[in-house]
Amino acid sequence: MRYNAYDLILNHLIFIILMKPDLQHSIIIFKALSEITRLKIIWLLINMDSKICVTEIIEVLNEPQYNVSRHLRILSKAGILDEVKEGKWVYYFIKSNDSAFFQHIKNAVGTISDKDMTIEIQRCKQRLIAR
Amino acid sequence: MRYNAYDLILNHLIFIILMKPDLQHSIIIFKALSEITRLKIIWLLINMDSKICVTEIIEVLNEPQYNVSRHLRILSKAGILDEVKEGKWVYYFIKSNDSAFFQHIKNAVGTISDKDMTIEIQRCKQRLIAR
DNA sequence: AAATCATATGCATTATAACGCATACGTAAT
DNA sequence: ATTACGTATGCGTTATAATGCATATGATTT
Repeated sequence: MRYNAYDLILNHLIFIILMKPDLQHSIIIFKALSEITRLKIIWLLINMDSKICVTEIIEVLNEPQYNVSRHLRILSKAGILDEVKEGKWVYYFIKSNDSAFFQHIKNAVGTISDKDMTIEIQRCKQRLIAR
Repeated sequence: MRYNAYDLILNHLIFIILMKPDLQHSIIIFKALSEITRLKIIWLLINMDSKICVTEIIEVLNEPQYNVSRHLRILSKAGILDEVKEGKWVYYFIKSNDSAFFQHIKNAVGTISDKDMTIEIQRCKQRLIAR
């Protein structure tokens, strides 16, 4: 069977509508976002650069390496982040996820104020220039 | 009605807070939603009836009274729910909140599947008829 | 091959959250 | 005034999550 453009778009829309997370998965996502370091990481990925590696987060957030690493793992396991290895660096980025649930969550995080992030923003800018 | 300087500053602060939550407040909301009983309560308020009292939730969720009461308190303190006393009943409902953040969160919760709520939906329907 | 850098993880400790029970408080009915 | 009903909360216990440290793994450089 062949699909035309209309079918493909329709199927995609149906897919988005049908992708309804269950309660347990929603809880995992809410829990992942309810910790300051993890929420700051997501904030940075949404507002500063779409792809950050562990060392950069350590510097920007001034958090111990093992904590950053573990928080990234939690975000990955929750399906929020994805990772890609480049040489000795591991870059993390927000996983592309078409579900309506995830879109709304991303929108929500996008509205969070930057008032508690001034130092982090500054450090992040410097770090990005130094790349 | 006339406003004095204090009111104006207060309103402005409330406006800012409402429009752009800071990280801490966002975390409180995410944390409030990352527990099964609390998320079920919100789910019911969004999908079944906009106003539910404690006894009804106890029956529908089959949870002990003291737990329901405490979870409702947490949701209230997070600014998600508001309450109104009617006789000996206390009704809880989703607080009207114009912030973009909260709108997105409500939209997200609205997309959560009902597949883990079949028994609760049934019990809730019966309860609502019996009102 | 050894040293260095980036990242991950096991284990013990500490902090936070949820639960169960008992009980208190407020309102309405008798 | 007493009883019954609906709701809230203090306190101790249990469960879950976050942290710190040490160390392991994997890749790059020398």
